[in-house]
Amino acid sequence: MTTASDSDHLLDLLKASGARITKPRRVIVKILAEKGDQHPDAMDIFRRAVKEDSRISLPTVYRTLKVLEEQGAIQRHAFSDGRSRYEPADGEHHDHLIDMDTGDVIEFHSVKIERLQEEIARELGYEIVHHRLELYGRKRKGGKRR
Amino acid sequence: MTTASDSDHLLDLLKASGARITKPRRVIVKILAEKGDQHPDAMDIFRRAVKEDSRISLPTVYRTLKVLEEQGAIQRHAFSDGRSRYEPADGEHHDHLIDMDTGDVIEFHSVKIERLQEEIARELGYEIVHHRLELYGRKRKGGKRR
DNA sequence: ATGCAAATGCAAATTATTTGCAATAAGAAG
DNA sequence: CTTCTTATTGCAAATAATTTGCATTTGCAT
Repeated sequence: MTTASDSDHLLDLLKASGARITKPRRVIVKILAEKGDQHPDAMDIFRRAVKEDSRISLPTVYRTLKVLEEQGAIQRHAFSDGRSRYEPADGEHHDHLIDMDTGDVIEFHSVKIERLQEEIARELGYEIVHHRLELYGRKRKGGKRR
Repeated sequence: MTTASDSDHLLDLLKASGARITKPRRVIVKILAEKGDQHPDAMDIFRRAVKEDSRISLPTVYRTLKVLEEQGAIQRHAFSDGRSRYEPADGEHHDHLIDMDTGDVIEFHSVKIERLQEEIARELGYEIVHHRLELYGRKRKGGKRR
């Protein structure tokens, strides 16, 4: 229950928004649903998409990503490396730990931190709509190389 | 003890790194040290700089910002709006709460959250080098409109 | 005052992403 | 299954933010 179903779910969301299910979209959505190389950027997706259907264009990738994002089907992240990275929105929120050496992105979630955030915002007179927490670090002693 | 001294401090950091104190740098650093419109982006700085010395160029602004950042004299932030925003590094770290309606940036700092972050990273086998925490929210009930 | 490397300004190059537009294809209707 | 309408696509060109090549200028150690 990975590729097929996740992919279908994204397609359903697309369809629900009145969008047409085109071949390029099918390919892009399939790539997004794939496990493995998580958090790909537009170019990553484009490169993989071209392998499946050589006539897919970069603009279409961007346009599809935008539609999916508007539908809340995927999340766009702007880490401090310029381009945007995407990932299917699993519903449950999580934050990221970025490995500064390898670029790997590890997901985590902490209710405690979340609570503290709410508290801080409240003290400042605000209500949090969403947040972004990214930890940038390196593997600890004893195997840090590369 | 605002403009003058802060500006001088940034200049000192520059000088310490072996950089030359040029007129453009003096102007840019002065702008960065100014209180008021905090977190300006490169273009903001450029526009203000031109008023003081009409021959300053945008590339110089970018180059100076880069040097200052490498020296740890300023912090570059990439909020989810595309361009980078800068602010002098006060030494003490803080996070941001962005007002989604006005775009205002409020600074805060929580040792508790910081601790939890370290803890989480440690559990994942990492050591945090730096982090980014941004809360996006709106003013609470009773005056929230725009 | 002098000389040279560092820094500047300008124009052009990059990178990531978006847009105009004519051609194509999804999918509702018959 | 054919037809029709319109969303979607691909391509090229446009943007926006930031960077770079290079000849010229300028800080500053001597």
